[in-house]
Amino acid sequence: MKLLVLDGNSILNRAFYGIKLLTTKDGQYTNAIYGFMTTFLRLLDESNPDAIAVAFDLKAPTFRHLAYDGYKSNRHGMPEELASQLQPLKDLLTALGYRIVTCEGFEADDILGTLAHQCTIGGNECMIATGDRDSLQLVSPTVSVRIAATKFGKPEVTVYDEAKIKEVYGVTPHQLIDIKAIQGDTSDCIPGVAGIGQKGAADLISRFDNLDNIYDNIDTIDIKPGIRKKLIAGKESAYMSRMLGTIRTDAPIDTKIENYIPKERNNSEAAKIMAKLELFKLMDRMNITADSLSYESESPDKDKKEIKQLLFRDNPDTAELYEKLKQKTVDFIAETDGENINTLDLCDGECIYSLNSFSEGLTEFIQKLFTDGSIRLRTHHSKPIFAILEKYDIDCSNIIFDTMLAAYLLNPNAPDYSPDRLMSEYEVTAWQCEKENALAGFVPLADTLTEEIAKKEQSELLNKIEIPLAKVLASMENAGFAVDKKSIQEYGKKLKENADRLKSSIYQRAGYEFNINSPKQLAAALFEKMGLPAKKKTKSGYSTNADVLEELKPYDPIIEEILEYRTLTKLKSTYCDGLVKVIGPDGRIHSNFNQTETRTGRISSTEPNLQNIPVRTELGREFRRFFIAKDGCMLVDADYSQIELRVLAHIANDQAMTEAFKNDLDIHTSTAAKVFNLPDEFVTPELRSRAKAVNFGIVYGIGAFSLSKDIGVTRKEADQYIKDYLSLYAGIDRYMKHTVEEAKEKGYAQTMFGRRRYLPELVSSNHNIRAFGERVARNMPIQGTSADIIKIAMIKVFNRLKKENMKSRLILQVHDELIIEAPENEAAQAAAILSEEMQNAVTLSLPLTADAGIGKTWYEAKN
DNA sequence: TTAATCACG
DNA sequence: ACGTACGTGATTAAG
Repeated sequence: MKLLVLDGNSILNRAFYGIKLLTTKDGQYTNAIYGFMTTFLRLLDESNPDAIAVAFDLKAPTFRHLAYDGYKSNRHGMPEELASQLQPLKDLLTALGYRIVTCEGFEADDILGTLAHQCTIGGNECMIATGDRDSLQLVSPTVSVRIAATKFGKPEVTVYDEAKIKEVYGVTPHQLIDIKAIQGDTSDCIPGVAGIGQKGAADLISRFDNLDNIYDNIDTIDIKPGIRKKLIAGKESAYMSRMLGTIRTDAPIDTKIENYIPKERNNSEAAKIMAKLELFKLMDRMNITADSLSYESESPDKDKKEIKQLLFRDNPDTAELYEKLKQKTVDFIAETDGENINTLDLCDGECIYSLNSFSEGLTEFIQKLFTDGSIRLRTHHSKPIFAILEKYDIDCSNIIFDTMLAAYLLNPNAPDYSPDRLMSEYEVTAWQCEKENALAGFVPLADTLTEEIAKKEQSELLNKIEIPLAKVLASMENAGFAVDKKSIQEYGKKLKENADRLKSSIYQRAGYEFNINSPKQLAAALFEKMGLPAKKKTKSGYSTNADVLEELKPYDPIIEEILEYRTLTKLKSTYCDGLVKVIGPDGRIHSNFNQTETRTGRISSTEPNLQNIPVRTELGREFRRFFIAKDGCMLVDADYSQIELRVLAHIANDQAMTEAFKNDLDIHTSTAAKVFNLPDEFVTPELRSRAKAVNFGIVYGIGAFSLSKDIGVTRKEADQYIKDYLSLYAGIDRYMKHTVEEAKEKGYAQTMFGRRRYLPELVSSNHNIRAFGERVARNMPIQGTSADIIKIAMIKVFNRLKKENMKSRLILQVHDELIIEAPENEAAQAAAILSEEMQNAVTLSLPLTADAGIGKTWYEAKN
């Protein structure tokens, strides 16, 4: 007999994350069930079992998910969207005649192990199907493991027998346990041996066979002293880990294989459940009919997208190819190294053409391909292509679609935008091709995303903003920002000297030496040794952040020194050392501008981050003196004044605030005057600063508690400020309510230009998560619209400089600020263009202002 | 790898 | 009753 055992939780989990969220009309999520069933059908088809068991964990799913900090880091805990699919799936499986197995105190893994063990004893064959690799240790001559994944939107199954494991891991199934005992596994809370990871563990086991052999001969085997030390220290943990990592085979469950032979399926019950889940496609496939049930059927033509046959031509004649591609939509994937295009695969919808660096006439071909306006090019991640083409002096303007940017617009919450993941999210099936090639998958993906973008009315956003912006960002990355390396290093030296002085003084006051950079050791010194009052706690102890220390200042002069020490070391390590490390051979810093990172539509900057260069304190601001224009050039800098509040006034259609901006008033003073009912000239700096905090708070979605903390008044007072504010700015009050309602209704918040952010948080049953969603719903349209506007400005500035044949180059964006490096004789003109294009990027019900400054350094150029 | 801290808009 | 402002990235310590 052949028994198939499924790890229900694991496969369901894989399916959930492999397929985009689907819901029925009633809001029941179904994507994981759908994915599970397609995988299941695939397994039945492929393995043809006599008996079937579906194992599930018994422990209650946790709901610690979707938290603000958990969105990107997913894993662990079961999201509500998944948990709600568990019971319907079990009901469905039961109705279909399959047996669900659970066991108190044992995980699904152990059930797999137990049944596999019993099969072996009873002379039966066992096939295990699961999504994770832990079960591979169970493989034996009679037990095989099928790893199920969802790829290309379709289930994919890889069979592991002993030979396959040897091939992939180089060890026996049983040795996998010992590797894990050393390596550990954080997701399963298995500690392993501290300091030895995957590589080290695999190496040890492949050389010394097993854990016992290593420890029995620990003094004599040939290993590095460091590794030996770690092994000895972690011996107990290793053995405990082995125990934890060994799948049990003694779960008290029904082990009689015959009892798992499927019962006859209850057709009407299955039909009822599946119809309720709106899984009509599956019902078709399984020949389940729902005669007596009424439902609206899905449009049938949507299911069967045509799978085309593509031809393949390696290294075709480039001149002929160019002629063939004219007037066509051409998809391409280029492999680049940052300097050159090494391979270039193209597809015209009929045939894939593959070129490489040895193809004759490649340079001419590239030149023509990327400048021919009759050709519509589509690719994934166009920025690096634009960057290389610019280096070749090719002004490319016929890339009309980018799957990465499209997918980002469709959902900026996605964990990544790899073509593979996108194909699975959008359930795209690759076309057939004579030779395997990534384009076979890319082409239908691009078609699907084009449709989706059109459906969501984001074509304009993609065509007019994101794709042209990719070219601007590529150019900015190419240009880089010149810096004065020597001065940075000198400044670093001074910072170090001062920090060292402070360090000795801090040690003296504390009475002993410790690592001031360690929050833990610092807390010990301040709160335990010195007995200062601890205020706030973090997960792992007392907080020592700047807010806390600020309050402790009166107790001891050491506090001030610590704060200063922190400032100095931060400047030194992050900015002096950090920046010097990334200065290119050309003496310039080429930051990376990421266009698909933020959930609001902003761009981000990395390696290094040039968007957080100090400015708020004088000491830090000095740093901007090292960001310079190259010889013969000047820097031109302009930033929007209060763009977020202006955008808010516009989209909220708030009369009072619009009026204030139209009159070019100082918005914080004006707000203070209104809230405190004073004439403008009676507004003290203190009152202005409070009003400023309220203005900021409004943009962020505000709470009285946080506001009171921020400006140091009581909660009650803060609450009153907010009330007064909202009654003065009635439009904003309306907006705050309306925008949340709309987001709840639609499921997403959006900007003026149709950029979306989906907010599943809004329907969470957890109050805090919901409240977070509501704040985001209020903030995202403001921050996002501002981001859209400066993106438009960047494109306009870029094109204008080109049109006027100027040598000036856009080199940096810092959210509301743009910087141009301009030859001295162009500086004034560049400044005029910059501020003009920024101000006229869009037309709102009030003016946007952006004043430009000119200087030799960033410090001097910034107003 | 994660948590804490702090730099920016 | 509960927790407490939006969006990022880099560095350091420590598990």
